[in-house]
Amino acid sequence: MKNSAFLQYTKKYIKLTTEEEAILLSNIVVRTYLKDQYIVQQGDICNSSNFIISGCTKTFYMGADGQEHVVMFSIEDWWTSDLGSFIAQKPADFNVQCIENTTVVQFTYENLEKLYTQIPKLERLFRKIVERAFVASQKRVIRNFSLTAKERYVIFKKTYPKIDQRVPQYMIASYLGITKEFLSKIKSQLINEQ
Amino acid sequence: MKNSAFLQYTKKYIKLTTEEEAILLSNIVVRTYLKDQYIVQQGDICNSSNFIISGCTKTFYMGADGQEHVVMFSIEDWWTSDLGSFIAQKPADFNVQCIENTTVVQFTYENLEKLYTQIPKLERLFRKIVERAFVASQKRVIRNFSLTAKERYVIFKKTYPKIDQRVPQYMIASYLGITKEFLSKIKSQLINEQ
DNA sequence: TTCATTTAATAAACTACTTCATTTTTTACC
DNA sequence: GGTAAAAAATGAAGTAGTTTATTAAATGAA
Repeated sequence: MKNSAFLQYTKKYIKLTTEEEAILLSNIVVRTYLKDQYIVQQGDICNSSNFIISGCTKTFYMGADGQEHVVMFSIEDWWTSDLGSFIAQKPADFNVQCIENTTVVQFTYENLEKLYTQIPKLERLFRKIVERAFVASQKRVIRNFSLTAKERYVIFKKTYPKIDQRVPQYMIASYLGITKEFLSKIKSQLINEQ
Repeated sequence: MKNSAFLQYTKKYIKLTTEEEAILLSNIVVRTYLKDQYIVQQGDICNSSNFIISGCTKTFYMGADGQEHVVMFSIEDWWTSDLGSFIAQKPADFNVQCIENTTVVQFTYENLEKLYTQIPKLERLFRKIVERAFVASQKRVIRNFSLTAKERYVIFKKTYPKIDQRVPQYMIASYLGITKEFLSKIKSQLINEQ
């Protein structure tokens, strides 16, 4: 069952009765996107919150200058969406694009609102998930200010070794907030230091 | 009643019965800190989530190099805490210090956990609050990457005019991720452009 | 009002990172 | 397995932002 990874994940935060679990499952959809397909497109209203079963996505913002700025990567057991667009039902600032074929458990806005009233425990689940995401984002702001690009890359590699291996280097450069050329230079420096 | 600003704030997100309101009020404390006092100190376990009634705080991280990095400012109707420390009850990464005499409505960790079970609606309140905070933080990451320091300062001034007026310039420079000297240069550029 | 302390302004020398142009390596597909 | 296309490496010249040092202005306490 493709759902099982998701149910197991929820159990880390809340306990559901068999009945609640059934309601939950009847309000989600498992969907597979192909590599390069978009789950969310800048300008559209983001209608889904997505839990990744398998695959990998990048969330990025297309700047006025035509440059892609990667906000985050998401892999198995992570969430992806444009939360700002989703909660306010306003046009999305970000794109979410699949870097690999990607299977997700999908909540629509309507279903999730309905679920919050039917299973109030879900409020807790999502509160905790977003709390963690916020803490991670705040720490990233600090890292970007207080560390050099090289230090940030070393931390990135250590923290997300799986992503470092799966994602093209130019996207990692964008995530780190530097050019692909400079990341290339950093890598050669790191090799020479060994 | 000093609480009233807080109760009014909650009404934007959830409706409470008179009874629930009473329970809520009996589990919070109104406390005043003097200018320069700390609400949270790096290394301590952060035991409070604070809603600001009046005053102004800065949240900052003291880098290994001894440099202060301002993560955020908080004024009336905003929240402040080290959320990562608070939710995990681990030592804080950040300091929260008052820039002015500051009065807060304070939730301790224990009281808030208790309140979540007594008034499940509060899960929704805090879910929504954190959702917004996360969205704001993510947008900040993007702004830091895709805009120049000058553009960031102009946006800051427009978005938070009250803070720009109340907070010393060197702290704003730190918030923007630049040196105070460079912010000074930016300001004189902006003046000359008029 | 005065003096001490903090904050802001200015300017020259420096560096982390960018831009642009070219070459090499890897990936993908008929 | 060969070839086109995408990704990565390399290097030289340029720039946004830093560092260091000095001066000026604002704040605050006695």
